[in-house]
Amino acid sequence: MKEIEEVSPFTSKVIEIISAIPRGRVMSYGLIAEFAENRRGARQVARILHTCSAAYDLPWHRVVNQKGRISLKPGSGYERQKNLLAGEGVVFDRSDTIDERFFWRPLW
DNA sequence: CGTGTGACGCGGG
DNA sequence: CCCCGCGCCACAC
Repeated sequence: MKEIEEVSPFTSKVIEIISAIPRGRVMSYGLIAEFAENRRGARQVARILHTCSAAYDLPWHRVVNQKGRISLKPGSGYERQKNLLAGEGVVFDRSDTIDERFFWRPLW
């Protein structure tokens, strides 16, 4: 028998929001936390992403930091995330930053 | 219990 | 634009 994982309301909202990010668009950890009604929860969003991406099949690569840069370090995911985003048409400028226009906001 | 640790964010220099 | 410091907060030990 498989146990059903209990997730907090915040976690379930975060999962719902991330799942809704369209192809070719991105959201920041902080923005996701804000829409999930926990403005201070950016770091929690990061942790949720780290632990639930596989189980919930989340488009984890569509989440970057507020500056529009990938937070993963080279050698541990950075290249993979960048390739996935580039494959969806997301553009990185010379300083490895994604322009504001690629950011997406839920319609509520 | 206290202490350290980030897939963060923001303001300053 | 880069680099720091500080605030934040769930979690591992």
